[in-house]
Amino acid sequence: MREKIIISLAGVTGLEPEKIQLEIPENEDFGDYSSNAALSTFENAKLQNPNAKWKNARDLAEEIVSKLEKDSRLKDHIDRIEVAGAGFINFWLTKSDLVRNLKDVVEQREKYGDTNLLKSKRINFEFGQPNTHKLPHIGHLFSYIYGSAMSNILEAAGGQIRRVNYQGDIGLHVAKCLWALRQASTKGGQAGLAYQKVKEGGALTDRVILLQKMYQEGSTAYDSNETTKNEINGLNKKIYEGDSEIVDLWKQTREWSIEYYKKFEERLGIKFDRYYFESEVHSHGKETVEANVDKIFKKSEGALIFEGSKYGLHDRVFVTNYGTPTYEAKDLYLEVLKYKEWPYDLLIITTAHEQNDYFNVIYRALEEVNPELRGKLHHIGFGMVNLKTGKMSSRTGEIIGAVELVNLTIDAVKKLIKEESGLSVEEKNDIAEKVGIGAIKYSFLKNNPLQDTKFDLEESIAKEGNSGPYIQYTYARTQSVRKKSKRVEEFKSINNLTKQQFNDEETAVMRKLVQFQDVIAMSAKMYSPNVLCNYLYDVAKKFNNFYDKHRILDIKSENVEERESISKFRIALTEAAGTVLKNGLNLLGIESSERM
RNA sequence: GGUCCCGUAGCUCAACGGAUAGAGCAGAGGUUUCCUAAACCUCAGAUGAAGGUUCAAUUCCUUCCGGGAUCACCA
Repeated sequence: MREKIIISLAGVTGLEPEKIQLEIPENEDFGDYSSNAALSTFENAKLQNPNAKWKNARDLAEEIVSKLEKDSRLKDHIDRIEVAGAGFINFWLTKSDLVRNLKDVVEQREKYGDTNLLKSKRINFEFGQPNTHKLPHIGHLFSYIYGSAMSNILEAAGGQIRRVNYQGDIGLHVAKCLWALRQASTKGGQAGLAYQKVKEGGALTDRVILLQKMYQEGSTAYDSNETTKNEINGLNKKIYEGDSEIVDLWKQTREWSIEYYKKFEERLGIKFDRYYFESEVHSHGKETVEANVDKIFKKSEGALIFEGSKYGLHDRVFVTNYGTPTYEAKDLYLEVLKYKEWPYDLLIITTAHEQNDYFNVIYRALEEVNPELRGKLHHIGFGMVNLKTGKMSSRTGEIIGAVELVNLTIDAVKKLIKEESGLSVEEKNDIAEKVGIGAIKYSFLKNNPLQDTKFDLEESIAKEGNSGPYIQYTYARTQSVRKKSKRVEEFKSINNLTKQQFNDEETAVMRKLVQFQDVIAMSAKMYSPNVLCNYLYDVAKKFNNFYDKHRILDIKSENVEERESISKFRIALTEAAGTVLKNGLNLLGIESSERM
């Protein structure tokens, strides 16, 4: 429909269709679609038609409208067109179009909302990026949640997406951890005993927590004196070289971390097409840098650097004077490897915004080395998530980790489930898991991803109004109606409903549902799932308002025929609203539950 | 200090350069013989400051004030 209006407007105004702005007004009193074409072209039009009878943008808008009203292509779809405000042109869809859309929703089911905006553009999307030998923190959780939701949205908008994770399984942080672990195991002591214990067959969680502790000890030791620093740097080099002295311990501990992360991802419902590791790209990365010394890279104080300062950026070290490649050198090959395996039109890497400048430099260096990647590299630096009440973790003594946050939230949700709900323990746990994880995902996604956000643990995210649980709850309501209605299959035969008068609440829901495709497109364009969140919240709110005021089943009316037809329509409306909510939640990576 | 980002109601956040700046939480009040009250409805409350560009500025530009990120061998 959007396209039809744009084409028609383009025809009337003589503008390029691409230049026509057609938006969904925030205020629903301004129609289903609104265009500022008259306002934006007024100055220009005045110059070209000095003798025109209109004197202001409003007059011009009136003239445009009178022409649009003659366009037969719009007749079936547009109920009325009005000029408002300074000269906006507002369009209202016909009732029959709204009902037709309802039918589309019910028929297309999980496909409803998909568009071909991106025209099969191949997008490689990297997110997650947890490091081995450490525990995931909230930033990783955000990356997982944002990255997977964003890839889903880009996919729904027609893109071909390759979801990619990249893990730091080699580097100084690993050396720090293994150095401390080896110290502990040779010198005995508590950590040594703990190591022996988990090595033999400890729980996965205990193993990775031990690694986290060892990493922290190693870090402290590294900063405390020069001798230790040199020792750890030496160990780091040995790990890179695959020295037999350390390689077994590295492999074993690495596996622990990787297994742990796989389980965590599974729990979050997040899947990847390919896992990359720093250990598989570092040597090629280093070679690439060395092969381009004096051309693109430069020797400086024993290190190999890229002079970003030549391009208004800053200089960065790619290979250290120890001869070990840095993250920079690894990235230099990683993005090429990704391209070799799956040529992409667009590469997206999302990380916390503290790495914005880093990526400016690295992309520049990449483009210098690989001209074929020019214009294809995109970085999304998301905001930092801060806990409102900087709560400490009980297990590691650090700021609370990703896994603990998930567990705490799920526990909070369990307390919300009513005793009298008649659910079994398994059902309760299942619902708490879905709702708890959904609550975190939604609270991360509902804000602009580029801005820092505060996550309030104490006030509990699960209870908030504009929240994942609210949307899930609304969906559960629709499914409850569906189960109680014996006429689910009749949804598909809603042909002769156009004669009915719709009340305000029904109309509001229908008008909202029509916008789903546009919202997905907007969300994709802006790389911002919050557009979709706000929309779903709106749909849920409109539906709840309708649900509260009107009965869907068992309508009280003397007239049997009328009763049937109203009920039939409302069941369809409920079904359509449920479908849109479910599809939307799916895109956000949130599971919907039929009961809560 | 250089570069980049942010400043909207008591708190947490919306607003593709557009119309009367929207929500949620917290606060005050109301709604259940009826499909899930984790719901619905009502009230009160805000653009850091000053200029400029524009038919139109929370949004773009300049300056100031306040906060954050980053700036060589970590990732």
